[in-house]
Amino acid sequence: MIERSFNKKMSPRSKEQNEVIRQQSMTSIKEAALEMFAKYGYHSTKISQIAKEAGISNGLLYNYFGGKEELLRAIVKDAMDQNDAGWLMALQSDVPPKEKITLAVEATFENIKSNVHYWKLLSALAFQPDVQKSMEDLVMAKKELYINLLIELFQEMGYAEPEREVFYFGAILDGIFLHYMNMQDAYPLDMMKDMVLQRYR
Amino acid sequence: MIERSFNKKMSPRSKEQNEVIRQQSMTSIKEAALEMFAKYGYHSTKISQIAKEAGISNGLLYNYFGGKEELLRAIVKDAMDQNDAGWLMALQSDVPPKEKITLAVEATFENIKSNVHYWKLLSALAFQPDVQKSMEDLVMAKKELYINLLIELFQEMGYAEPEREVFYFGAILDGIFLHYMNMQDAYPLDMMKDMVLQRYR
Amino acid sequence: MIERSFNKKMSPRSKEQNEVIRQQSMTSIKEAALEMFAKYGYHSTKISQIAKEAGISNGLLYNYFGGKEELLRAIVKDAMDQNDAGWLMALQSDVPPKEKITLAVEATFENIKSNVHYWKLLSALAFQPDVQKSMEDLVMAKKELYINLLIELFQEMGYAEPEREVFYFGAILDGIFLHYMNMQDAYPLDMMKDMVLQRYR
Amino acid sequence: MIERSFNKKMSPRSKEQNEVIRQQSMTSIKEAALEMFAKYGYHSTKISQIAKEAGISNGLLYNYFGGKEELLRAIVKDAMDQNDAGWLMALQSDVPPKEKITLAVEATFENIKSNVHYWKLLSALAFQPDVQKSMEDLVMAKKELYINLLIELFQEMGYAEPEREVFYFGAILDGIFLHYMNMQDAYPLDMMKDMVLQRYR
DNA sequence: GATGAATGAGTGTTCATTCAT
DNA sequence: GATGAATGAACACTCATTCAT
Repeated sequence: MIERSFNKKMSPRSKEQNEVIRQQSMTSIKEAALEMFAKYGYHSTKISQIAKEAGISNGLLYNYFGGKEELLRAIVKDAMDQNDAGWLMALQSDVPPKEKITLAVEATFENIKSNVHYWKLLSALAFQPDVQKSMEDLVMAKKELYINLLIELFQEMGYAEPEREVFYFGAILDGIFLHYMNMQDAYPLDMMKDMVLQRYR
Repeated sequence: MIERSFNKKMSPRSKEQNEVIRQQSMTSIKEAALEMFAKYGYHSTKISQIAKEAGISNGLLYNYFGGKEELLRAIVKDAMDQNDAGWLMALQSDVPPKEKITLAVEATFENIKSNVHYWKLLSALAFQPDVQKSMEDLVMAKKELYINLLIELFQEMGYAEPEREVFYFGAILDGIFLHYMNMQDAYPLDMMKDMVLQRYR
Repeated sequence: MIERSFNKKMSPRSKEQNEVIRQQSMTSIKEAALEMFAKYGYHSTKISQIAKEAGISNGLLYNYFGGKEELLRAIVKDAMDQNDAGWLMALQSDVPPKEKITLAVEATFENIKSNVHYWKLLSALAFQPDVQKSMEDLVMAKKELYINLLIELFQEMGYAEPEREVFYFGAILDGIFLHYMNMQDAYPLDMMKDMVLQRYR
Repeated sequence: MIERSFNKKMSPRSKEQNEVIRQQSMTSIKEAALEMFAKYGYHSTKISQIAKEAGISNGLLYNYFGGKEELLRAIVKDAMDQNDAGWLMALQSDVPPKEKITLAVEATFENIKSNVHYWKLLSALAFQPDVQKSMEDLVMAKKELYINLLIELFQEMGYAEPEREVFYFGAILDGIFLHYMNMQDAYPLDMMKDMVLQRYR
C-alpha cells in the first residue's frame, strides 16, 4: 500500500501525482479482479472481495470503473492487447511463411503459459452468454483481424483452402488451451505444441 | 389433460398415475432449465424463469429438485448419460480399430448437432470454477473412462505414444465443438469432421 | 396403519364405521402433532412432518382440522381436559382441606410425569405471544376456575390472605414444572413435591 | 443528524466516527429486535419489521449481524451480562450470608422490573426447543455459575442439603417471574418478593 | 374418506451501487 | 482522492393450504 494519506500539511498534489495515483489504483484493482474472476468466476466474485484484495475501499472502485461489468471490459481489453503483441509481431514479421506460423505458435504458447489468468478468464467468458454479450464487440473485432491475417498466411503457405485450415488450426489451438486451462501443470503443453508445429513443417 | 376419469368415488390417483405426472413435471422442468442455462448461463437464469418456461409454479420445482444446483446436476447427469450411448457403442463395438474411431467420431458429431443445448451447457460449466466444483465428481468419472478407452484404442491402432495422441485428439474435438457452440450454423462442422477423420485413415 | 383401502367390492361403510375411522385418524394426528410440537416447537414443526408421523397424507389433515392453528387448539383443549380430571377430583372431594391440597398436588405431579408432552407444549405456549393469543380464551377460562377453587380451599385452610397464598403456591408449582420440563429425568421432582407438601402440612 | 461538519476536503470519516455510527446502529437494531422478539415471538418477528422499527434498511442489519439467529444471540448475551451485574455483586459481596440472599433477591426483582423485555425473551426461549438449542451454550455456562454460587451460599447459611434448597429457591423465583411475565402489572410482584425473603430470614 | 401434486405469498439473505463525509 | 455506512431491488427457497382425482 503506497503512502497515500497523512499529508495534512503538504501542498496539494500536482496533476501528475494524481495521475500516478490513479494509475496505481486502477492497476491494482484490475489485477485483483483478474485473478479473482479467473479463479472464482465472474458472478461468484464480489466487488467487496476485489476491493479488499486490491487494498482499497468499495467505493473507490466506482471512482475508476463504472461498475462490475465495466471493470470486466477493461480487463478483457488489457488481455487482448497483451496478447496482440507477440502474435502480430510474428504474423507481420518479415520471414518466410513457414517461419511465421512457427513464431506465432511459439508466441501464443508462451503467452498462455505466462498469463494463465487472462486466458482462463477469456475462455470462461466465451461460454457465459450473459456476460459474453457485453464483450461481443471487443472479441469480434479481434477475431476478424486474426482470421484474416491467418487466411493470408495459409494462402502464402500454399494451402488450397486456407479458410478451412484456419478453422482447423484455430480449433486445435483452442482445444489445447482449453485443456491446459483445466489441467494446468498436469497438461503436456509443450508436447502439444510440437504436435501442432509438426503439421506445418 | 387428455382424459379425466370421472369416478364417482373420487378415489386418489394410483401410484402409477402419480409416477407419470411426476415424470412429466420433472422432464418439463429439466427441459426448460437446460434451455435457459444454455442460453443465458447458470447464474443469470432465475428459478422463476425456469418455472414459468416449464409452466409450473416456483414451489413445485422444489418438490422435485433440492434446489438450483441439484437441478443443474440432474441435467448434467442426463447429458452425460445421453452422450455415453453412441460413444460407448462405437468404442466397444466389434470392428477394426480404424472403424471404431470413425464410428466414435461420427457418433459424437451427430450427438453434438442434435443436442446443442447439452453441449453448450457442459462447455460453459467447464469454465465456471464456482459451479464446476460441485460437478467435478460427475465429470471426473466419465473423463477417466473415456481416456482409458481411447488409449486402448490408439494402442490397437499402432500408435507408439497413445496417450499423446489421446490428448491431441481430445484437443481437436473439443476445439471444434467449442467453436461450433459459439458459431452454431455458421460453423463448417462437417468439414471439420472430415479433417479429423483424415488423420486416422 | 389400519386397513382402510382395498375394499372395492365391499359395501359402503356404515355411519358408525366412518365415525370410528374419523376418531382414529384424528387421534393419531393429534398424538403426532403433540409430540412434535413439544419436541421441536410449534413453528418448527411442519404440517408435512405431522402427517408423515401420523401415517396420513397432508391433505387429510385438513379434513379434520381447519389448519395448523386449529389443530393446536384441539390439542391444547385435550391437554386441559385431561389435567382437569385429577385436579378437580381432588379439590372437590369430600376430605378435610389439608388432605385436599395434598391430593391435588399429588395428582398434578402424577399428571406431569405421565404427560410431559402436554406440559411442555402448554408451557411453551405460555411464552409465545403470537401463538398464545389465539389460545388465550381457552387458558383464561381454566385459570379462573382453578384460582377460585384454590382461593376457596386456602380459605378453608385458614389462611388470612388466601389470594396471596394462591399466587405463591402457583408460582412454586409452575417453577418446579418449568424446571422439570427443561431437565427432565435429571430433575429431583419427587423431592420438590415433598418440599411443596411440607409447606401445607 | 445533529451536526454535519462541513469540511471542504470531504475527507472520509475517521475510525472513531465510524465506530460511533456502528455502535449506534447496532444498538438501535438490538433494541428494536429485543422489543419485537419479546412482544411477538422470535419466529413471528420478521427481519423487515425489525429494520423498520430500528429505522434502517433490511440490508444494513446484515452488515452488523450474520443473520436473524446471530442477532438473537447477541441480544441474549447482552441480557445475561446485564443480569450478572447485580446478582454477582450481591453473591460476592462481603456481608453475612443472610444479607447476601436478600441482596441477590432484591437485585433480581429490580432487574426484572426494569428489563421486562429481556426476561420475556429469555423465558420464551427457555421453552422453544428449536431456538433454544443454538443458545444452549450461552445459557449453560451461566447456569453452572449461578448454581454453584448458590450452593455455596446455602451451605454458609447452614442448610443441610444446600442443593435441594437451590432447586427449590430457583423454582420459586422462576415461577414468580414466569407469572409476572404473563400478567405484568396485574401481578403482585413485591408481595411475592416478601414471601420469598420470609423463607430466608 | 384419502391422496399428494400443485400453488404462491411470504421470508431471510445477498450484493452492486450510492453518497455523506 | 478515499472511505465505508447505508440502501433496496432481487432472488432462492419454504410451507401452509387447496383441489382434482
